[in-house]
Amino acid sequence: MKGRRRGADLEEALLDAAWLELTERGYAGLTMEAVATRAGTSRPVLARRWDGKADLAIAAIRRQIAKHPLEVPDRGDLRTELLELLEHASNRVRGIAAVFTLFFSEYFHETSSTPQSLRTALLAGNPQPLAAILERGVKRGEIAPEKLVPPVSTLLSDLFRHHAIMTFAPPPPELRVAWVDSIFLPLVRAD
Amino acid sequence: MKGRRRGADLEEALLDAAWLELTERGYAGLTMEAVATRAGTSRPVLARRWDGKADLAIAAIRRQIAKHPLEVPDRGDLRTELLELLEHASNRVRGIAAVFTLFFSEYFHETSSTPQSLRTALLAGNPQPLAAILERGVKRGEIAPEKLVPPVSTLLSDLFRHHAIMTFAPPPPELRVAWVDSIFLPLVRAD
DNA sequence: TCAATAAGATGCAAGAATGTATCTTGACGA
DNA sequence: TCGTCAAGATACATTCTTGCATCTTATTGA
Repeated sequence: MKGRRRGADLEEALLDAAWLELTERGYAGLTMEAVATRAGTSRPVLARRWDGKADLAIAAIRRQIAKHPLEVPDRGDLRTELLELLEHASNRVRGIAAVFTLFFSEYFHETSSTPQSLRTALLAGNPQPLAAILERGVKRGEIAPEKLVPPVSTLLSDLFRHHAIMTFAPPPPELRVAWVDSIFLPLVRAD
Repeated sequence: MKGRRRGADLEEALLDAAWLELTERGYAGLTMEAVATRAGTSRPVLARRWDGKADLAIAAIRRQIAKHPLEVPDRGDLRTELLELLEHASNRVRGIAAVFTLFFSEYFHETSSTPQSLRTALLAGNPQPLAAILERGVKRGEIAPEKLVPPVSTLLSDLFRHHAIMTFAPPPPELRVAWVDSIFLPLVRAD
């Protein structure tokens, strides 16, 4: 027997269990009961820490973000880095879809916030991989800064997110290449 | 008194009530009880027609699509037509957001389909306004057909949908113009 | 070693929503 | 006009989840 877990140990185990439930069942199918069972404990333990489903789910998402930061080192080439970012992000699609099951739950009808604002809140304080890559691209002279206007600068992540939302599946490599070569780079390339 | 409704009359009233509930409460907050009350009737009347929440919600969405088709006539100019389409679509954002509350409900964990496939199924048989506009653009020589590859041809509707999903609000006119002038047209323009 | 604290088990009542059965009443068609 | 069928009202059992209270037990730190 591994004994009884306490404090941070237990909390992490609970959040991981919640994350798994969230990805497998979605927010609508998430129950305190199932999380407790999965973590090998019981509901009162959860109730002592979080206020309800929403609170628990948000905490679980926060932990995932902190646990698996998405970073792309300097590769010396904008295109390479963009494709690498998209490839890494593709492994997260199931998680992204799960997060949106929260975004589109009754939670928003109660708080009257938007997925956008919750996303911003969740990502606050975390590194912004795409922004870092674009910045390097500008420094290298690969990107014309004046072409990097708001709807363009978020274009790739928006397209990726949209694809994840609509298909629940990672974008195939050809599609990722098309986003970069046929859409994004032609729009920002310094020429 | 307006008397007792029957058949198609009643069915339409029920579907309209369901649509209103869906837009106001979201799919998670949709109850047969509330729909029945709103339509001035009782649950058994609903139960005789639809199998459950999902069935009812899909029928209600179908009716809305059929009731308010989105069409843009030939204006002789690609840019004008695109902006007109985006403007009209902007009035539908609340409805689109409501539809996604269904897309991200437990419904998909049960049917294991995707928002994409349900969207396709819902739109089947209905006019595709963007496709029609692009076709005219090609005919007029405003668009280079070889540039209209898959991720580009759906770019505008994807961006619009993504914005609707993330903000629950219509895109401001400047943003719509930026999508068209700074992103889409430069990518497809025949030059 | 021992007391304090929190983990973990269990039970119960409450609330929400659904499915279904039954019954009355109104509307339409032969 | 009258019979049929569906609309509409009502009630009941069921299911699912939660919140709360209680009790036991393991772990930690003084």
